[in-house]
Order: sequence, then structure tokens, then C-alpha cells
Amino acid sequence: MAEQNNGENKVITIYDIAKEAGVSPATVSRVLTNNAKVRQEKRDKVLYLVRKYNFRPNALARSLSDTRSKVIGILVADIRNPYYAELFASCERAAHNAGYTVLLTNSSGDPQREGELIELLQEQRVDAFIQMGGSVDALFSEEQYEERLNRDMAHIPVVVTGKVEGMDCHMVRIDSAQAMKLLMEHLTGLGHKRIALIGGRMDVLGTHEKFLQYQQCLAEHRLVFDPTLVAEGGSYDMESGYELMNRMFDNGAEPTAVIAVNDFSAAGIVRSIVEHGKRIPEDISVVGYDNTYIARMMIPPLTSIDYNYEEYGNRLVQTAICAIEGKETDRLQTVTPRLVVRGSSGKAPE
Amino acid sequence: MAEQNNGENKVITIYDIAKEAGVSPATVSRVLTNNAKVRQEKRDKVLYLVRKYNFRPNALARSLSDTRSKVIGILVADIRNPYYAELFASCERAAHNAGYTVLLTNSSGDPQREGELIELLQEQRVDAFIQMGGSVDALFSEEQYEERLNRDMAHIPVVVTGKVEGMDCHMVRIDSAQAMKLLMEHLTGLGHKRIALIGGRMDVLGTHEKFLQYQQCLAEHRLVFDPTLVAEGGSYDMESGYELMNRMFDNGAEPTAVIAVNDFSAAGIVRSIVEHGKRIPEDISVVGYDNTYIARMMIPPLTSIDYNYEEYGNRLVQTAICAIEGKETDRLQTVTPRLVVRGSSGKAPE
DNA sequence: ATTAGAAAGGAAACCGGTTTCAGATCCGGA
DNA sequence: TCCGGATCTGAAACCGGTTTCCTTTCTAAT
Repeated sequence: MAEQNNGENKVITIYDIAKEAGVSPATVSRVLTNNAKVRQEKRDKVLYLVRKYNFRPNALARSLSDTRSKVIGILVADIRNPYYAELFASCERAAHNAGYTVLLTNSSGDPQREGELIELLQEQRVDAFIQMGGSVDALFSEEQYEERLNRDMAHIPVVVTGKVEGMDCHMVRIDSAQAMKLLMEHLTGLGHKRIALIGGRMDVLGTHEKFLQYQQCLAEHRLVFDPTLVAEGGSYDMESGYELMNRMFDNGAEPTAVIAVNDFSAAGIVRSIVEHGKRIPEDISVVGYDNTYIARMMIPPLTSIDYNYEEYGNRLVQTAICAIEGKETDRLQTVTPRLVVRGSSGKAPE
Repeated sequence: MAEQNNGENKVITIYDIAKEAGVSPATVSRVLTNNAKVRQEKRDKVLYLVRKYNFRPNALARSLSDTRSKVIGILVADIRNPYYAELFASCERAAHNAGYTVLLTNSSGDPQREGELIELLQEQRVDAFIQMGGSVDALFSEEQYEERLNRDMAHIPVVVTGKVEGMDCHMVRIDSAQAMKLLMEHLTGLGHKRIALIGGRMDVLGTHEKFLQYQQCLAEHRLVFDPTLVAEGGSYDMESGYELMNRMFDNGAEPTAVIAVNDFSAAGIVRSIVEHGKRIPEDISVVGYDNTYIARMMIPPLTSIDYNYEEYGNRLVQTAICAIEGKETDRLQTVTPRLVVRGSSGKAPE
């Protein structure tokens, strides 16, 4: 009705270009994809018309005939978490450079929603699928997730950041043992002996690993494991860090250093510490994981584990692309973490 | 090569279902889209096979024949900025509820990249296009942007959060005059007379508006405008807020309250203030815009302007969908801001 | 001048859905 | 029993590209 049917305003196709140029659609296609010889004269004519009409080929039609969509689907648990935002931004850059588009979806941590989104991505015929966080990271539900993967994502390459054992997909993981080691060496080097681990949930793979590595590192440094110095059972946000740290104080624990499972939690932990009248780092040192801008934003700035998001995202995307193109790559790759020391950690009090 | 060509592993289509069910592809399509009567017996058979093979229709093929892709493209300036992340998450929810998929792209603030991404979205045949930030927000470059819109996006509905005059697209804007009024009333009510405005760049529409409204509100409250209490010329991050606040101290300005153009900047401003040995809010009150989690995270928590992201995103998406479906809506809509008072603002010092 | 071989380009099939059109089947009423 | 209309359903065209196949047109060698 309200459409302007003035003829000028129609979406032009390869056929329109072909007709006006006096060639066949096949020739226009050849010029555009540049994968066959076309006489210079005709090529020029086609290109002239393409520019004249600002023609853009319909990617949907192309994908349909290629059976390659040149789209990589990315599923994150929560895009508001700067960790995922950084990683996504990096993946997008890498994909763009490789001629791929990324389709981001956000499960908000809801498993049902996650399932719907996986179906959605499948319907959109993404060439590959990268999942960061969500059920790949949950310790229980492994079976369901694997089943879903095998059922829904049959023959679409999948790259995940979590899980390890026996899954038919590619994995790019952080060397979290190394990360914990860096933190522990840093803290013990500063003389800390009562080091707490706070935040997250043990049924999340990464957190569980941190816990195990924490115990192991304690042993290596000949420190005793004190269960009152471990608090978990929250989500990964500030509020949760705040609660857990308060609870630890309530229980009478007196750590001289705290390892937060992520920067977000660290922000809450710091607040709790400040409210309890302690100074950072003079009374208590705080360190975290992820090194997002939150770490830089805190007062004092947070010592944190950096993953080099640029490289991490790049690896995820490259792995996906290799899988799409049938090239062989390691099914399990590892990203090496780095320690960034800032003002939130210092010498242990006497 | 490494593909499993075991026959089982092929992507099944509507034709496969049709053949096995002994009906025509048209009938399968009718069952799936549910927009025509099909005899119960055949319907059941088709649905049975759909479930058996976990069949998912190819959205690309569907879009191609519909000329409706059911995809809304969203272009943001920087997804790492929690303001955009919140808004995106909200848009995605709204779109999902309405049966649409969103395709997010991130320009990283690069105008050239932005142009490429607009082309990309066009090639992907998005049904509508929502732009938040980036060149829609730039004061100069209006002409180029409009030209691009008219050239590239011909006949695709566009919804933007910036700009106003004479553009052929829909706009959903925040009532920024109201927002400034809320902040100023709050601060003057607390007795503040030397109120600074810090952050951002004047060539960005929203920031320019804030500046004008700031002056106007000062006048309304019979306060003198002091140019040394305005600092701009940075980006919208923490570092920039830090620098600008430092500069203001260096210039000898002594505000009792600071309005930051966004939470991000406020975080840097707070750091500068703390480093200068002042207390918040006893010596200086700080307030900001956006009310992202950063505001909650800061110490003390930041008084900030909230936009109700849920509603904002919803409006953006609903406007886009109305435009897609040819329904009439206001071309300019306004979101009403709300003041959230927290610990960072208090009575003016004597 | 001929002709083999390479290069160029058109016709048509294909990707996997939706939809129009027309024919087939069903129903109740005369 | 027969008929008219409503209900179903299949054949075929279509969406807009790519690609195969085959014919036409060059080019260069004999």
C-alpha cells in the first residue's frame, strides 16, 4: 500500500544487470565471483552497472546454491559480561578478515533458550558454531549436551571453550592450571600463606578446575588447605562476590589474599573488604581472572590473568574455518595465560 | 575426505520428508508453515518424520522465496560498552519473542568498517536495520550518513537512536533534556552550585545536547556558567574520564559535583578524584548517565540516569517490525529516563 | 586459408523452500 | 443417485544466485 512502486525502488538482481549489459546472468555471476575468465569489455560493462545501481548480490541466494553460508554462529552465555564481549569482538574481527560473517546469539544462561538458539543457528545454516559458556561449561549435563550436539548439530563443525573428554568437537581452552600457578607463585612470592578462593559455582567446569588446581598449588607450596578459605555457590557477578566475601568474614576467616574466579566477582569482593574496614592491598591482596576493563577500572586496579583475547578469538575462528574447509587441526588447543600485576596485590602483612 | 559419507549423515530436506511420507513437498511445506489445511493423517505422518529425522527447514531457502528473512540487523559502535550490550540483549529478547533473529555487527567505532558492515547486512537481506551509536551519533558527517542510508539501504527500514532532522528513518531517542533536568534538580537540591560536566566529545550528538541542556539548566537554576567546569574531547571510557578530570584539577577548577556523560567515564573521574585526596560524596558528588552495572560496581555506587533497557530495546524492535510490516508508527519516539540515586551524590560541602 | 585447441559465454539445472493454480476428493442436499 | 461447493493436494513456477555442460568464438600454428 504505502510502498513506493515507482519502479526505481525495486531490488535489483543479477538478471537486471545481465539484461542491461546484454549478457547472460551466468556471465554477471562470473564477473562478481571472479572465478572464470570474462572478456574485458563485458566485464567492464557489468562492473559499471553494478556500481551504477549499487548492486549487492543476495547472500541468501548465494548460500543456498553454494550450501556454504559463510556465516559462523556464536553462542555466548551473557554478552553483558565483558569477558564474552571481548571475546566476541575479537572473533568478529577474525571472521571478518577471513571473509566470514558472525551471527551472535545470547542465551542469558537459560538452557532452554540455549537449545532454541542452537536450532535457530542450524536453520540459518551457519557453516560452523562456536559456543562459549553456558552448558558447555556445566559439569553435569554433559550427556544432554553431547546428545544435543550429535542430534542437532550433526555435521556442522562445533568449537567450544569448555569440556574435554570424548566430545566430537574442537576445543580451544585456556591452560587454567598454568593460570592458577601464576597467581599462586605471585602471591606466595609476596609472602602470603592464607590464600582464599572465592566465587562461581563448582558445577561449572572452569571453576571446578580452579578449585582442584588451587589445592594442588597449595600442596606444592607446602601450605595447608583450609576449607573455610573457599567460598562458592554464586553466579559470576559483583553481587555474588560481595555476598561470598561477607560470608567468609562472618565465618571468621582471615585471608591475607583472595583469588576471585573472575574480575566481576573481584569487584564485589573488594567492596566487601573495604566495608569491613580493611585496606587493599595492605591488609588483603585481591587478584582475579579475565583481565577485562573491570580490572583496570577498579580501585586499586586489579592484578589479573590475561588471555590475550585477540589471539584467543582468532584461534577459535581459525579452528572453525579449518573445520569448515575440512583441513586438519588439533582438536584440542590451548591458550597460554599471562599474569598482569597491578595495585591490588602486595606484600603479605606481618 | 574425512567426511563421513555414510548416507545417514546427509542434510535432509523437505523433499526427503515428502518422499518418505508419500506426499508432495508442497504438503510438507503446508504442514510446517501451518497456513493451510492438511488432512490429519498426512499431517501426522509428516510431523512424525520431521521429529524422527530432527528436520529443520533451511531458513535461507525460505527467506529467498519469501523475500522476508525474519532477520533484523543491529549495528553497534562497541559491544564491549555495557550500554550497548544491555541494549542489544534487550533487543534480542524482544526480537526473539516476535519471531525474528538478530544479526549483530560491531563497528568498533571505525566509520569505514561501519560502511562495510552496512553492506554486509544488506547482502544478508535483513528485513530492517537498527543502528545504535557510530556515525548516527556524529554531528558532522550527517550528509554522508544520509547519503549512505539512501543509497545503500534503499527500501530497508532503518531505526536509529541518534539524529533527528529530516532523515528518512525511524528514531527512538532518549529524552535527554529530561535526563539532564533530573540530574540538575538532584544536585541543586543538595545545595551544589559548582557543577562540572565531563567526558565525551562535542561532535557527538548526545554529548552536544547534554552540553546545551546543561547550560540551560544552569540558567534555570540561576547558576553562572563557568567554562572551566566543562571538559570534553575524549572517548567514552574510563581512561578518558580520568584524564579529563585530572586536567580539570590541574586547571584549578573546584567543582562540588561532577556530571559524567556516561558511567564508564565516571569510573575514571572517580579515580582521579580519589587520587587527588578528595572523598566522594563528602567533598565531591559524582553522577553519570546509563546506569549500567558499572554504576552498581563502583565504590561508592554511582547515582545515574536509567533508561529502562527492557523498554528501550523493545521499542526499537517494535518500531522496526512495524516498519517491516508497513504499519504506521511515530517516526520519532521518546524514551523517558529515570534517576537512580546511590551513594556517590550527597550534600554539597559548606 | 585451414583447423586444432583454448577461451568465452549462454542455456539450463540446481540449491530448498513457498505459493499459485487447477485438478481431485470429499461432503451434504435434492 | 447425482450435483454443487468446500476441502485437499500435487505440479510447476518462483526466489536469485552458482555451476555444469556444451556451443560459439578466438587465437595461433600448419
